[in-house]
Amino acid sequence: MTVASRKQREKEEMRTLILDAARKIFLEKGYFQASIRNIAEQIEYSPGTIYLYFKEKDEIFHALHEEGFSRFLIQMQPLQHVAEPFERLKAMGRVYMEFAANNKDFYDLMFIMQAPMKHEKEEEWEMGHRALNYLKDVLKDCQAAGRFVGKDINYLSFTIWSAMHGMCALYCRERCQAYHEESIEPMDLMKNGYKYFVEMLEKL
Amino acid sequence: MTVASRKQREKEEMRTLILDAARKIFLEKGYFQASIRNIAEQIEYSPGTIYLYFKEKDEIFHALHEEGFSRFLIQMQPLQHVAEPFERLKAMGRVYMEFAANNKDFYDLMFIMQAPMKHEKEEEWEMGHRALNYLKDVLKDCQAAGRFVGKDINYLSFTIWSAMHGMCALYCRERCQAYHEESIEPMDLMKNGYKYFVEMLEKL
DNA sequence: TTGGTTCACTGAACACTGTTCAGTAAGTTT
DNA sequence: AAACTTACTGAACAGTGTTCAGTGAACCAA
Repeated sequence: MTVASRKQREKEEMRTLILDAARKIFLEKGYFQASIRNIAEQIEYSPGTIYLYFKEKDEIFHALHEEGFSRFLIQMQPLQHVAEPFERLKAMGRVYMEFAANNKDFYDLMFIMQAPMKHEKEEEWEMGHRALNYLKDVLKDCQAAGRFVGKDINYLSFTIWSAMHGMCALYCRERCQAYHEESIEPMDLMKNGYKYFVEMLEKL
Repeated sequence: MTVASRKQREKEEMRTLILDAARKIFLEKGYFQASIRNIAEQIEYSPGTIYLYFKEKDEIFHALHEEGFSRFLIQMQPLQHVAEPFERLKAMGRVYMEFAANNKDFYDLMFIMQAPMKHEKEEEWEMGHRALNYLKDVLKDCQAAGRFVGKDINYLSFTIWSAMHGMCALYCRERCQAYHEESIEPMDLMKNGYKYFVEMLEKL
C-alpha cells in the first residue's frame, strides 16, 4: 500500500465525490442553473478545488453524459435474451421510452442538451455509438428474419430512433402540454403514440 | 397626428428595434449565450432601456417564439390548396422538415428550448395550438377519405408530430453526427428518414 | 529531527451575467 | 417660464465560470 497508490485512490474518491454532488445538483436544477459554486458548497469545498479535478464545467457534464449512457445500456442488456428479433426491437422501444420517462434529466442530458457537443471529440461518443449499433444489429436480425427487406439499415435506424426520440423529447421539454386542453396525460400520449408507431412498423 | 399617437408609434418602433437586435443575437449565439448587454450594445442603448420594453429576458424570448410560429404557419398556408388530404399531409411533413432545416434556430426556440415554458400561460400557446390543430384537421380529412380509420386523432397526431420532431431535433442538436462514421450527411438522413416514415404512414 | 519539496486546497479577483433604480435631461403642458 | 412627464442612463447587486498567488499540511531525504 504505497503512498502513491493511496493518493491515486484519494484522487478518484474526490472525483466521484464531486460527480455525486454534480449529479444531484445538475439533475435538480438542470445544466445551466447548476453552478460550480453550488456543487462546491454541496461537498463543502471551495469552488477552485473542483478545477483541480475537472478542466471545466463541460467536463463534469461529459462525465454525467457517459454515466447516463452506461445506465441506459445496462437497462438494454437483458433484452438480448429476447429471441425473436422484432419482439426484441419492440422491447427496446419500450425500454427506451421508459428510460426517458424515469430518467428525464439523464435523457435530456444525453439526447437533447447541446453542451457536451462542444467537445466534438469522437472518442467521447463511444457510448452513443454502442447504443446506436445495438439498434442497427437488431434491425439486421429483423432483416435476416424477413422483415424490412431491402431497407437501408442506416436510414431505417434513423427513422426509428427519431420516432422514439421525438416522443421522448416532446415529453421531456413539456411540449405534451399542447394536448392539455383535451385533458390527455403525457404518459398516455407516450403509450399510445408508441402503440401506433409499432403498428406502422409491423406493416412496413 | 397627436403627440400621444406619435409616442405610441415610437414605443412600438423601439420594441421592434430591440426585437430585431434580439433575433440577430439570439439566433447567432443561442438563448443562454445571448446577453441583454449584447442586445443593448447592438442597438446602442444602455441595458436598462431594454427593461422599459420587456419585463425580462424570457419575454423577449417569447416574442421570438411567437414570431417563429407565425413564420411557420405562413409557410404552411399554401398547402391548404393541396386537395387530396394525404398529399397535403405529406407536403406538410416536407415543409415542416424544411422549416427546421432552414430555420434551425427558430425551430430550436419553438420546439426544443425550455425557457419559454416557464411562463405556463395558456394564452401564449395559441400559435402552437393553431399549428397542432392544422395537423389534426388534415388527419380528419384523411379519415374522411378512408385513411387511418378507427385511429384516435390525438394519439395519431402525436405519433406523426413526434416522428417529424424527432428527426428535426436530432438534426438541430447535432445528434446526426452519430452517423458520421458511415459518412452519411445529416440532410440525407432527414430526406431518407422521412421517405421511410411516409412509407409507413401509407401502409397504416 | 530537520529542511526542503510536493501537493491539495483556498478564496480573492476577473470578466461576465440578469435585473433594479436613483438620477438626469429632454420633451410636453400649463 | 415653471412644472410635470417621459425616456434613458449607468452604477450597483447578486449571481455566474474560471484563474491563480498563497497557505499549510503531508511527505521524503539527510
